[in-house]
Amino acid sequence: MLIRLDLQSRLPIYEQLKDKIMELVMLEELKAGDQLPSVRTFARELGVNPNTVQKAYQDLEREKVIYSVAGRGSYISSEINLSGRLVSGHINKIKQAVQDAKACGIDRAEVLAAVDAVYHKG
Amino acid sequence: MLIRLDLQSRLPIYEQLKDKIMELVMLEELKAGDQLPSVRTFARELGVNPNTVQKAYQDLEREKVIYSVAGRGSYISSEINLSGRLVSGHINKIKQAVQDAKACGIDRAEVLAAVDAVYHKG
DNA sequence: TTAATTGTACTAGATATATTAGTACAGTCG
DNA sequence: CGACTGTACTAATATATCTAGTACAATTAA
Repeated sequence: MLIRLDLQSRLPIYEQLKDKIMELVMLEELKAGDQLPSVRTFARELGVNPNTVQKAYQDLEREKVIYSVAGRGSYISSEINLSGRLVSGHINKIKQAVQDAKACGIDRAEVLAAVDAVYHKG
Repeated sequence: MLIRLDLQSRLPIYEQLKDKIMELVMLEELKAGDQLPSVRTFARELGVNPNTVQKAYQDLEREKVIYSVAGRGSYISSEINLSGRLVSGHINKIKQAVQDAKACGIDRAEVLAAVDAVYHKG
């Protein structure tokens, strides 16, 4: 799994890891039933402590994104609608950012230009 | 000054304070030459430590948003184009959020709908 | 001049969170 | 059995944030 973490970020590593996994699920690079690396393997791969990976897995399991079986491993969950929740999360972040911008007097056109800049080039 | 801080936020208090002041400048509720509350007064008003306000003021001065004179007080700077920088800051935040959303497969239409939701209602 | 206020610069301690390190135990599988 | 898995701990460390307190020079007004 090709995942890059920013160890300097204000966002905790386990949060970044959660986000990355969620993203891979959304992109269908990880599908229901797919096995995730073991906490120890993944930690070695990422250069962090196993506990950090474990924390990410624990959170994701509580959020029903993955499920874990002792002795077997951790797998992408199939039951729930992941995309719905993830989409709304991202949409909410966008709304918050737009809200702040609007509060500062930035007009709609400028925001739309920014959106298109992302969708056309980046 | 009516400023509300979220003491539980992951964002440091001094960062929140900086953002709020920047916002007031943008909205022209604070104009060039206006005096800010003293670090001690402001701290009392906000219910935080004077050092926290000082840190915000220090940062803002380094960023040329305000200037301070020992014995007199702190004032909104007039020299530079504040709006330009602030706008680009907000636009960048929006771009980042949109970038993440796009990476998760959220399409342009959905993002535009979110933007309009803010500009029409909120 | 004097007193009060201002910004500034420190040090020290408290607190919270994230991360690392290490151990231990039980379940699974070949 | 042996090697792997997840899980659950405890402890230590690092870092950032915030608080608390002191001190000093500049400014202003009485």
